[in-house]
Amino acid sequence: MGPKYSSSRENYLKAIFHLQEIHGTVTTNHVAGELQTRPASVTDMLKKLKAQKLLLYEKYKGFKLNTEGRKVALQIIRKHRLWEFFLVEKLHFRWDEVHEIAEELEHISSKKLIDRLDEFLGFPKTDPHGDPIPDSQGRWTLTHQVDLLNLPVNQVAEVSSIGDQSAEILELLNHKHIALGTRLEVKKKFAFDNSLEIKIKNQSVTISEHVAKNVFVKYDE
Amino acid sequence: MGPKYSSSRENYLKAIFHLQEIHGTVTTNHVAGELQTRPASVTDMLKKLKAQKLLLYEKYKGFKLNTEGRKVALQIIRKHRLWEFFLVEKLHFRWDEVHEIAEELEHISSKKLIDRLDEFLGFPKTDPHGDPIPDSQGRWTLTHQVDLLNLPVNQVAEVSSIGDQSAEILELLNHKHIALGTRLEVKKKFAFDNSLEIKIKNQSVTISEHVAKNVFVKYDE
DNA sequence: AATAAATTTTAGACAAATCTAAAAAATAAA
DNA sequence: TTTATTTTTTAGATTTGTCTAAAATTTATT
Repeated sequence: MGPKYSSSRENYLKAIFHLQEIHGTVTTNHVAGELQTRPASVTDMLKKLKAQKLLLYEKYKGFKLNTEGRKVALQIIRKHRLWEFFLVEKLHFRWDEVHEIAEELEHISSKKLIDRLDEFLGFPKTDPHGDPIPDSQGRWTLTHQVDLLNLPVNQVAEVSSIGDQSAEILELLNHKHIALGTRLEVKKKFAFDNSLEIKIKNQSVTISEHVAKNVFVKYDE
Repeated sequence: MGPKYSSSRENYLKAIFHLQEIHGTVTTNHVAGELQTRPASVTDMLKKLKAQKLLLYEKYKGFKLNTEGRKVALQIIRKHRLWEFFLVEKLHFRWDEVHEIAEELEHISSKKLIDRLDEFLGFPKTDPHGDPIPDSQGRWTLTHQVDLLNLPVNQVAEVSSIGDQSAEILELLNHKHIALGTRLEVKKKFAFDNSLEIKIKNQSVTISEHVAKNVFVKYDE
């Protein structure tokens, strides 16, 4: 087993990981904002994380996780997202109410527990918000989730959710054999009215801009 | 939502609850032994729990939980046992490896989570060790788990587990229509060879001491 | 009942994580 | 390029939970 880190340390690692994904390098104020704490507290923790060899940090110069820090952060993210999946799939929570609970569950330390949970859930690739779940080695498949208008031409993708849940759109999609999980591909985009020609099970179908905006798909890359 | 207590406070409440179930009143040394800590630390915590109105405590005089303290303790025990049940039933852990993990999980605060988990598990009455699980109001059915030799005469009970898992005993039990969940009642005990006459589905069956020792039953009271 | 032994509590210290207020450094503006 | 502003760090304090060593109290023993 690797060493254990306090919940607080884990929260810092996770926050720094997310911020460096977006901005490349991270600042004290960013972290303070993210964690609802004071810059001075962040500095205190940075020193501890550096002493533990999880962080590359020189004072006044910004900082980022090193390989080990990234590894630890990814395991916490894995736990967070697996628990979110569990809460939605098995305990029927809504996707918008699981974050807070997962913030607590992600600090449970047993690696065996999380690997068993992963198996129990069928090794899901993304959490209920569509974010990728790292595997037990910290790898993930980078999944893009976009609406049909933004799907690159000739990129095979899978329908992941429908924006508008009205009976009308569902009837239309049903008629065109588009459902959750359907694999499809955009073959042509018409600039005139933003309509699309898509290929589903070797058949060509035309979709209006209005419909395309409401069909979300995901694809790996 | 009731106020939240730290993991440490919750551990003290749980330990005191268990000790007062056994001994009626609780001492500083007992708690220190149970929690692997020092008597001085226990005294420190007793003052805090008293200040929070969870504990009846006069120094040098022993102590016990008040109504509120018992209520909180029972909710922690509920969480611990439900998580143990989950780990064994759903994640296929062995019953002897779940305690440590449940010690962490029991401190997750969401009441909604635990009530959903309870429902997901089918409102189990006992954990994998046979201990009763309090319901969301903190009530439990006091369930006794004993082997057949120790089941009081005329007490209806249900077969809960089999000690020896050999093919031989299973064949014998199968022949006599005794399986997990079977409801039965001891009608007579023979002192000569400790054999028993039991009633199953209105039929009389005789069981040797050797078999009776390996059949565990539970009953409410 | 007086003394010895065990238990419990107090006093004072420490580590982790946080805070406020002030100082130091970096960045932006004049 | 000085000066002003913002950001970051330090210094010192606070809270929670723990500890050791010594003092207070209770219980057991002679």
